[in-house]
Amino acid sequence: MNVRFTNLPDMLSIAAVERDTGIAKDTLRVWERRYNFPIPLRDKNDDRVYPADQIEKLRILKRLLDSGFRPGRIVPLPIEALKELSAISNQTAEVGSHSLSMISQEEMDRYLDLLRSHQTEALRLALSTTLMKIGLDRFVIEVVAPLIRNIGEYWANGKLEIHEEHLFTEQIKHLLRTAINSVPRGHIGQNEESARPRILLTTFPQEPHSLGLLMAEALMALEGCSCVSLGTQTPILEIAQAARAQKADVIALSFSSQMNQNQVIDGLNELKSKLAPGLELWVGGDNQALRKRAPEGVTVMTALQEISTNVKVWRTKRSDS
Amino acid sequence: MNVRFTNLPDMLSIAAVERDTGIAKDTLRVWERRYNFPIPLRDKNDDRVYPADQIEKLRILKRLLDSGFRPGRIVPLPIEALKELSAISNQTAEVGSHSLSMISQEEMDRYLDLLRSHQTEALRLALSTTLMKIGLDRFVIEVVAPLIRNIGEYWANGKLEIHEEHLFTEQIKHLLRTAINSVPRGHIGQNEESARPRILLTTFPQEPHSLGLLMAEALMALEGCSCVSLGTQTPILEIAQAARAQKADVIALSFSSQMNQNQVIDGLNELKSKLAPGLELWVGGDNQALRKRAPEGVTVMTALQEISTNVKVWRTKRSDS
DNA sequence: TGCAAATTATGTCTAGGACAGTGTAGAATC
DNA sequence: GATTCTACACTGTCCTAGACATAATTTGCA
Repeated sequence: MNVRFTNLPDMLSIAAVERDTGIAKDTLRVWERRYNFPIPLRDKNDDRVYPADQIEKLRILKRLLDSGFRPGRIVPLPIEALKELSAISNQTAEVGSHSLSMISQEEMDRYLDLLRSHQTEALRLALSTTLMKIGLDRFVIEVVAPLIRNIGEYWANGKLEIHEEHLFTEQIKHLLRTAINSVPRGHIGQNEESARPRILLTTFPQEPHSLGLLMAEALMALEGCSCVSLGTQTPILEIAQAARAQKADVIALSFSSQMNQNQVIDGLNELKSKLAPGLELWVGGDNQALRKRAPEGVTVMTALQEISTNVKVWRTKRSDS
Repeated sequence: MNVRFTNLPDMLSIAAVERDTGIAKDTLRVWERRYNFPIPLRDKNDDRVYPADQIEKLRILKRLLDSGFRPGRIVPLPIEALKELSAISNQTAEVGSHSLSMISQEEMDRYLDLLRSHQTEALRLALSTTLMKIGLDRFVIEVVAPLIRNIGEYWANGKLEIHEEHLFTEQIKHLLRTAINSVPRGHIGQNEESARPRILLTTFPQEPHSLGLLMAEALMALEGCSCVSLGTQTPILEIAQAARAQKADVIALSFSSQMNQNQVIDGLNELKSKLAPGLELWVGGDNQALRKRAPEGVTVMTALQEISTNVKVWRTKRSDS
């Protein structure tokens, strides 16, 4: 019950650093022991107090760890080297997905300029126009996904503030929700069967990001699936129960890169063990754990395009049996 | 990097208990030392493993603590006594707000029956009809707020599952968002000034609940305010920056009862110290910290009705000077 | 009865140790 | 040269046990 608010500008307690960076208190202490970073100051109670520059470095470190680096290699590096690494690793990620037609750099910059100058209405209009022009599926895959991927890098380079990212995400979410809503529901005027698979969407308790879920829902709705979203952060036991109650054919989960990789794997194993056989588990998102060591019996989708394929595969399987 | 998933049904590690109950690991250990509860089993590594019945008791305890009880008094009680307490404390809370016209018990049960029988579409239709009949402001104050308050109690009595609560919340959020969207924006066709105050809505990083925010936004939009929502979980420093960038007159924050009360107070102090004078801070929600020891310079609203009043007060102040 | 002072209750920090799993690099084999 | 095996290093999270600031409650006094 200490007042952990330190009064000095941009000096944070260990609890505040955990909340702002997502690095656990235990981890912060053990890094200090092992890598000599961070080295916080101490307040009058001998409690750790982290200055702004160390917090900045911690934030960049977290981003790099999320994208697959290991602490021992990067924690000792100076902050400039980390920023460079951040830029490089993002570029290479870019190349891999450049095979298909994608939003151009100029278009991307146009949106980001509107965002930076806080022309919220204009931004929404611009995005909405593009959506109408190219359709919901291409909008999700070719515009939203790359934009979101790049926003992190813009932030790391100081070109964008976190609150601007929040605002942007809100606009996109709003657009997607409206769009999803206007997709005609498969089962109206048709038989129940044609709206299968029935898909339950949600995230694990530590995953607050709903955008990935919305993107998936949009593409699934377009495929004529019957989607039920529980929103984010559903306890694992409840996901299993909900699937039963909703008579779902598929559970779809989204994992951002920020979520703890062990928790992803442990959670998936736990959930899988509680599901009836035949109930499929589809997972997607940036999280590295999905690429490295996803449990068996879980369908991993590394790109949004695979959603459409997997829905078709499911239907084929179903009609065969 | 242990596999903390225990394989035994309904046996959880300390990390899993923290995630599912919201009680910190440190607190769980110190309760064990001081109150002899919980007394987890140990696995082969001598790590704590919590059985299902203790987890259930912990969940009920958390609910009671959130509503103002103190650990020393209730942690040693048997689980039946806690359930009783839970029911009693909810009833008394009920009475206080019964002064104004409110949703009837029958109506409430009708919605909850639809929810329990998973007639999602029918539920949405019923809620939507009520919204249209009584208007957005009364819908928020007289229907949504009491429903949400009661849902917790239904869950505690085993009448409702958490996943049903999730589904319900999603429906309500959807309705509110649609409704807010159809409220004409104040500043279109009028001068900028008439759409003041310009209100920035968000929550602290540990607060994932967006429903309170949406209810507030609905009422504010109806008052003709110009609302900008950053969604949930914005870092405190970013809230201050966003307020500057958006030229906000007011920052509105929502705090659910589940959020740690110390973090509420510390966070408000921290935020307040970073704001320009003249920028108002409005806070609302169930959280007990707001009732007990809210910092000065922060406008606390204990009921949704006060939003309308406070907007009017703000406008009077503004036109006087 | 009202208020100030003393006491108790409570959460969160401290330190340093341990260990299970994962990743990696060099040796051995195909 | 490529692939599998093995041993070692890396890393996060758990452990115990003690301390202390602040909130809440009780006691003492006018």
